[in-house]
Amino acid sequence: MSEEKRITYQTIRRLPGYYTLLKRLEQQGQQSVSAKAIAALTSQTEIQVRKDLASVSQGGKPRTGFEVRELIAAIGSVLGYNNINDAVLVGVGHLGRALLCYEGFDEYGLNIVAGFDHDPDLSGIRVGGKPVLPLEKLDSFCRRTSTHIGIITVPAAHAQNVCDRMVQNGILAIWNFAPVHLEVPSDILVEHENIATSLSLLSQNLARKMRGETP
Amino acid sequence: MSEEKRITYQTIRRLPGYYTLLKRLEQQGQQSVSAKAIAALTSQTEIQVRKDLASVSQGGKPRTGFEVRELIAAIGSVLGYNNINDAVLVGVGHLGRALLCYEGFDEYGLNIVAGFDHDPDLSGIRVGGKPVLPLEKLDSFCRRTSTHIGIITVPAAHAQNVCDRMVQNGILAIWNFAPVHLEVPSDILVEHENIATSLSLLSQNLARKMRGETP
DNA sequence: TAGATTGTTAATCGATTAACAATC
DNA sequence: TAGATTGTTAATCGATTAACAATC
Repeated sequence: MSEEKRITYQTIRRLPGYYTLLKRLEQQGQQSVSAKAIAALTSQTEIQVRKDLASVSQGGKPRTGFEVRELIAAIGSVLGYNNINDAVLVGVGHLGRALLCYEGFDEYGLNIVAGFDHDPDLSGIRVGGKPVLPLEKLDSFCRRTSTHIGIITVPAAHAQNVCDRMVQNGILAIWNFAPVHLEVPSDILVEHENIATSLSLLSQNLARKMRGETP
Repeated sequence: MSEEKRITYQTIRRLPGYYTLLKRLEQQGQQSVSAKAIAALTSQTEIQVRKDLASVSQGGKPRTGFEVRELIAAIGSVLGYNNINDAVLVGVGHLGRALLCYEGFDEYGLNIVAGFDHDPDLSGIRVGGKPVLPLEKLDSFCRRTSTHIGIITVPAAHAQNVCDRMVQNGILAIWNFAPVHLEVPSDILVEHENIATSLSLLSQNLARKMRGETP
């Protein structure tokens, strides 16, 4: 029934932004919204928004626009927010703690089930309601539970090692916060969250601005 | 003397990755490196790397490749890592703390000078060696010191308010971690760090993989 | 010299923008 | 009906890939 539309990489990058906005509009009781309005609220062009929505939605209605709830469901379905995925996190430092405590992940279909750290002082405690286990238990834990996502928040020097162990024990997708490139088999997904990248874009643009150049 | 080469947005996004790698190679005592080697260590194509490096470097030498130190200096200069920028951070929750404690920012030219929070229990304490001040002092602090970068780690509901105050007090570039779109004057830079975006890319790809589709 | 590697120019690919027809 | 809005097809733009000449 529903056509298999090809959704481009760039569109997928923008969808979470629309999703966040639509959720807010829904809460405010708004029932429908036009591409023009979404564009204004996300600083994009109207045409861009229309094209993006066309690739996920069942369609809007001339004059009234798109149904907010339908859009939320459609984007959520494309982005996989509906089927919750379990994840393990390795490296319970500051960043690891922040992620363990973050409450918004369920909304995006992510459920961190446990944290791991090689510091024995940490094992046994709970952070954000999640148990922290010794690193030795990572392997058996991954195998026993059907966990497919691994989050790496260890220092750069240990990241590849942790990554290898995850892959050996059935992890299929890795969210890497360590500032290092990971080598993985070609069928394993890696999403590198590089805090330095966006910072670089910012400071590079700022420097250019200070010099009085045009963007 | 040095030609003003136009560096594309996509190239700038990849430069931090090369930079991290080159720093490691430098530490290991390596003096020169070929585009081919960099490509292998960052999972990119050789041509891509060559093109990227061509837009920042003084040039490499056939047979030997590029000088590691020269590349580091060139990329650092383009990305603005050399001139340190002061920044203020608002919202000393888990994520705010993690950023205040992160030691690697100097390397990227960022220096967080203080954190701000509206919780009176936090004011006066130090996090990561940085003072935490009451939110009321944000305005005067920004004016007094010549701070141009603002980091927002408050809940979504307060982000626009904090943003407005920053802009009013001379902040030129904003690094936003709150999951909300910020409205700013056109001359203010905003870099939106959306943790949900990369997570979405990951889970979307994972879901597709589970269904046995090709990427 | 021969060969590896750079750097540049041309070809392809993908994404954005523009134009316009369809529709409530 | 008139007008706002969607959706699609074509044109433009930018980035990647390929091909090949230049050089140490």
